[in-house]
Amino acid sequence: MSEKQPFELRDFTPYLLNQAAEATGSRFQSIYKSKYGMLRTEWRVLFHLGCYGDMTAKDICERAGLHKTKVSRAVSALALKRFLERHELPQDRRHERLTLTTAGHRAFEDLVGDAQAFDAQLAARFSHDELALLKKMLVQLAHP
Amino acid sequence: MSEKQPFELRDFTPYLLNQAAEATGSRFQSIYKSKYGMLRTEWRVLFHLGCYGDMTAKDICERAGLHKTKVSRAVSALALKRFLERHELPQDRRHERLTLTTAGHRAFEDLVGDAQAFDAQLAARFSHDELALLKKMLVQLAHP
DNA sequence: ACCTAATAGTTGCTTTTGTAACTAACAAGC
DNA sequence: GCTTGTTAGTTACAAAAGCAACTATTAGGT
Repeated sequence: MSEKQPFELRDFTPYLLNQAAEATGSRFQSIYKSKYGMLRTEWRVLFHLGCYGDMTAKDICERAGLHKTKVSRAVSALALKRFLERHELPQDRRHERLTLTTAGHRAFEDLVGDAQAFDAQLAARFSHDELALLKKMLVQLAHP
Repeated sequence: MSEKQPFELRDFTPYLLNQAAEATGSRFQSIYKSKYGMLRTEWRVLFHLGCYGDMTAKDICERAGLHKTKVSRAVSALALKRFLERHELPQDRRHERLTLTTAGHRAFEDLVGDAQAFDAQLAARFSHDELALLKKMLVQLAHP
């Protein structure tokens, strides 16, 4: 008869990924949360606009793999904080171009500094090659 | 004057970790959700008890890094499904030992099979050495 | 014995997320 | 022009997570 393989939870890839993502994510979240009262999705929207320039909510959904309601609410929250403005496109008034305000850019630039410092701190734990491989593998795992 | 470093969101470790964890986690979640209507925390509690034997809710909190309210509700849900039983310890009636029922064990064994298949599918994308390094790094990153 | 502190776990309330239905704007066929 | 279908984004309601206050029980000091 077939003997069952023992299962070790601490060796299960999705579990390890979740633990690592949760630990680093929540640690970094405390920075932008305390500074700007931002939620994780708000941070992502801010960084998408800051890194890649103006785009629509739909674009952010696709790039970040977020649901449109989540983005919609994050955009509203950021607009309330006066970090971005919405401009209906004349050629198709269903779309709206999202643009960071000056204050939004300032917040972005400030948080870029924090992000780089945070990432450097994580990177310091590993060699350059190890880190490159980790990132390559994470990108791979993010795909279905 | 100092020029700002460009920042690439797709190269930010916590972001990559989150994307990878989210993708694999939600794909795996659909298995135990459809089979047993379990939430992620319930799955974790079930697997902690299945893998490591009886323990208290507190033990699970510490091992899994979960808040006690989350565990408390997951335990209640699993008890409702008759997957576990609670037994007050006579020597200290504040603690309760959590034990899987026969049905709980069956569900666990069933899901262990799914977990192993799922993990094998993920592992197939990489070499043995790569995977070992990934896991080592994830464990590292899970620590503060 | 009695008072205070600590601990395991639960409950209530608020915030956040998820899902589905909705609105408004456009497009294509007839 | 008028249906029918599609798309961007919002809203409403339900599920889940987070946080703080609570109960019950034990431990320790006096």
